[in-house]
Amino acid sequence: MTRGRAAGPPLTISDIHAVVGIRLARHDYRYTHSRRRLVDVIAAAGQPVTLPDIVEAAPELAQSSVYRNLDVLERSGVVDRIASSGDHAHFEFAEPLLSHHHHLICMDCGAIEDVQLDDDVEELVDRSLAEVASRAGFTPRRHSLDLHGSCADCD
Amino acid sequence: MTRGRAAGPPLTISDIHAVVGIRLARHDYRYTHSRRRLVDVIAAAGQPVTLPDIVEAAPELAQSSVYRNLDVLERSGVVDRIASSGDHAHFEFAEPLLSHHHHLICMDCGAIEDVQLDDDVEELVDRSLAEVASRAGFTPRRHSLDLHGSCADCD
DNA sequence: AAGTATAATGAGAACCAGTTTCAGCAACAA
DNA sequence: TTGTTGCTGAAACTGGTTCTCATTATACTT
Repeated sequence: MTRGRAAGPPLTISDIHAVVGIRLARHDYRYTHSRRRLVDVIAAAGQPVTLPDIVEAAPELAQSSVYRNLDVLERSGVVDRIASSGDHAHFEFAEPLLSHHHHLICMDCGAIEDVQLDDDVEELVDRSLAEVASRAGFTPRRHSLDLHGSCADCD
Repeated sequence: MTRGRAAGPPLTISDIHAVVGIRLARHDYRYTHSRRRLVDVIAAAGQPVTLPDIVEAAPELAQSSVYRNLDVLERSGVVDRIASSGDHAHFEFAEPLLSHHHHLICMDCGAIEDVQLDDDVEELVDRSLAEVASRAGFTPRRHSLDLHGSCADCD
């Protein structure tokens, strides 16, 4: 389990397209127009998005294609699906397109916001989890640390 | 966000029924036969369970009633619903029926195992999250810290 | 540039976990 | 017991997500 890319200037949309293109190619997927459009929408949002968010921002994208391409992007390590108890799944860029972070999940409206923790906290958590995992014969891939509660709007 | 009940002798099934009865009463719910049966099944499992797990262990329980009663138990603070990327939601006792813990989630077979971290890690995480939350105007209720990877069986 | 193979698209149908309905039943109070 | 209210269960429904398949785009070959 590695830390996300170091904090620094955010990636430009061109950087993102370059990285996505490489990752798709590595999995023998093509970087088509509609996949580029989808990546544009996710990048523009800057926060985890749901399917309705995406088709609202880009109505020319067919719902079935969006779902299929989110799946392709997930398999290629470009996006992560955030498990939520809400109605719609949320999607955002995976590391290292986005630096390592966690989520504030509103239990009332379902909104999800990204937050970052100090590096020393992350390191301690990683070490603790690695220890517990090895004791259980579990091979760790990534951790998720989410805070559930009420967002500023719903409180 | 408080630490779960202190580590110690596990609660007996009678203890559990007593606590559940009180919590249901507090919310004007009755502790019926089928709710007791459901609690028995969750207690016997000792791990987070899905709806198929429950009806397999207790086929006399109707699926609709199980879902309805899991909802009642969740509203009463007796069980937590664990959001997973898998097909079925997982349910387990909430704190303090179960001491504070986290999850090893297998990305291959969907199994979920409970693990505990050292208290100093928990405290640091709580403090970090509280700080980040207050900065965002977010009111925290609980945190979830899960490790995603491959379990011993799938690896 | 034309031809060919293969992958991607989109509209709609299908799927299925979870929820709702509603008529009958169980739990508690007087 | 009688009445009131909540609970149950079988089946129908809902809606987010996935699948189907005929058509179209992409990339490779000659």
